[in-house]
Amino acid sequence: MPCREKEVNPVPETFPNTPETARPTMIDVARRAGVGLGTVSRVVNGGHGVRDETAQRVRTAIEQLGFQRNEVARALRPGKKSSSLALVLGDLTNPFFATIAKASLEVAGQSGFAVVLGSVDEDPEGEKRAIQELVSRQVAGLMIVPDQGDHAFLVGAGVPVVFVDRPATGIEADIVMVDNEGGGKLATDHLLEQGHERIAILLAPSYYTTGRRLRGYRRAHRGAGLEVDESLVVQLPEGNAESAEKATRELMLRPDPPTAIFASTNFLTEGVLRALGELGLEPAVVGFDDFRLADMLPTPVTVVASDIAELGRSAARLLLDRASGADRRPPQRIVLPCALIQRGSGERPPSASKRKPR
Amino acid sequence: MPCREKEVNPVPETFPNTPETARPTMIDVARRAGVGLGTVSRVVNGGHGVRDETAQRVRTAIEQLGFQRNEVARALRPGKKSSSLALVLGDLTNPFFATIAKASLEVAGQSGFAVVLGSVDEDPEGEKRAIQELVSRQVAGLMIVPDQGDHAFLVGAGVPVVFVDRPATGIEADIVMVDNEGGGKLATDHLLEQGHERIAILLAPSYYTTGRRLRGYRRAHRGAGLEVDESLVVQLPEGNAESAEKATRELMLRPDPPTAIFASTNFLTEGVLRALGELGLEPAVVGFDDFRLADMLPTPVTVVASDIAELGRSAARLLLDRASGADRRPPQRIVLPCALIQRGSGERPPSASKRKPR
DNA sequence: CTGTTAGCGCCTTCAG
DNA sequence: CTGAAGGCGCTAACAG
Repeated sequence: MPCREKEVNPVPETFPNTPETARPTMIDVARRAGVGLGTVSRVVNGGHGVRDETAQRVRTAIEQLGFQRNEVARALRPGKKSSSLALVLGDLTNPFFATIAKASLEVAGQSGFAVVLGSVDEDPEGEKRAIQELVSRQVAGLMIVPDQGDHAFLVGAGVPVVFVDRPATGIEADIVMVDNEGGGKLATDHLLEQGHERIAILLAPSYYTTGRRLRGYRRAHRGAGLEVDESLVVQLPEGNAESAEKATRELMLRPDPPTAIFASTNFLTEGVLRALGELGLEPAVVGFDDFRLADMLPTPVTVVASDIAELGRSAARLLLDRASGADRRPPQRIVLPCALIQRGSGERPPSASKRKPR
Repeated sequence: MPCREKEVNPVPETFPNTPETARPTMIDVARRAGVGLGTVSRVVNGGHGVRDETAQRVRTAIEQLGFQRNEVARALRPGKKSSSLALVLGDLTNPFFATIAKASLEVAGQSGFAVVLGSVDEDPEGEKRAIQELVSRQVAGLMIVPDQGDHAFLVGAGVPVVFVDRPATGIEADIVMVDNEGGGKLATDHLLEQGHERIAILLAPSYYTTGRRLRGYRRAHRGAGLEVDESLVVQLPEGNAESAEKATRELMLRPDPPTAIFASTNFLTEGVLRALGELGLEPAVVGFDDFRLADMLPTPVTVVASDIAELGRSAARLLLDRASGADRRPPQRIVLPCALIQRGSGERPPSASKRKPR
């Protein structure tokens, strides 16, 4: 075999897309460096207790071979966990979830953890399947934005779990969420302060979060000594913008329309605004959760917002501590505060809900 | 040891968050079913060549123990790959990327593949690190939305790679992208047809994609027999909305402002609109890539759009075929078409770019 | 300090 | 049809 002079960066002759290239193992490195397997392992993991000269030889061999530790084999070793977390959520297309994903990804990455994603757009059954899939991959922990449905099957899964944004039934675990009730109250109080007395609230179906927001809504009314007109509490059949749009249209065309609307979700807010735009009506509107471009709409949208990224960060941090065994406290409950962001739509007086002046 | 009568669903007594629960292995199942290890394996994988009665016993044992195949150990078996793909992208918070992630997740999931996410908000060096992290996790394939920087280090990684949205240098691999040049031409042609002759184009720094869009812009001008005023070709220092906002302000306050603006990226479009809103000016605007709420802004935004989800789906499909060895063709290049979505902002005549009538 | 060995959980031969 | 044995890549425990 002819020998090239420079082999600093040995490029394999195989085509990259035909992955027949076997990655070098520690044994290859050991052979090349003329040392034992254990020595290589020691060098790779910190290199304590290895003579400098030997370590150097090993490092050179590693370099030359382009060796990389096989994390999979590593995760198989007795007792130890893998270095990946799982994140299970509904719809990455929803900026709310995407923000959580990004934030948790960052935190996990800083600790050398990868994040495996589970998509669950479907039934709660699909969520269970996805979670078990992930568990079978030996992830070190689970972050779950739970759908409704029982999560008791996670008990005894042998993996720490942190629920995000809403709690789950059937299992006691850490939970990181926002102060939904407080936020609901904040939004409603704000509208009440503007003099509104007929405030509609739009709710996505059976979400835990919207339920709490409704509680805040009711509490605000009680605090103001006002009775809630139950016909203004609108339970939507679906949690999307279309559903909210339709409901808003019906709501505003009633003989006794509300003078303000509290949309309990970012997508719902969108639907509400779309309907109002078409109708040419301008009741006050407050949304729950901030969203991109909220400040650029014809009437900038007032919202109750919280630090969603912090939701993801906290979840990841908590989970990492659980996984490492550093945190053995009983299940924690982290609640992030909400703040009102006034932009205009929520500051309209009751009198503005008439037909829009053209 | 006392024996309980019903042990159908044995709930471990350990606290869920202290994962000392050892998951049962195939050996446990074998013992419990009173069969050999091989038999269990056969049952778990299809169950061919096992007597019905035996298989039933095994299945019962699996049920009772809550056994789940260990995917990690499985990935370690000789020759075989893991059942996860990696997705490396910049910012999940950008709906564009989130859409890709979601779509590829769905396709991968349908084939029983998980997706490991790599976050790369940082330098190209960070991207390399992230990718190697993922490779060390033995993923069966990589989907990468590459940042600039050489990707030659992937040659010989022994893993099939599909680039998404833009190609990378240093390695020949599959690539799935949109017709950037065609889209750029489409947008520009449209503006030219409205009679615009001074069309500015805003470009994010050194992205491959925006470069191609610029080519389309130039080609459109050439086709119309017009010379491009190079002072209207604005290379932004950063690819965010703020940068575009600032540039737009400067652009429109020049003595010879453009009558139309082509924003070559969704975030840039946002910045442009924000600046125009503040200035109270209304030149024509066309954006590249559709975005949520584009139709609800004061002037609904005309965009050149493509099927982003399909981008993600195609990438995942292609990668799965490569990983399984089903696809051994030379590197493919899938290009998705763009379409113009007229909403108003792109149909303003040149004369409209005067000061906004209040 | 360094080399050797035993397994982690699974799948794939190879006997029986 | 079924049980037993070998090995994937790595680490931890144990010699030398």
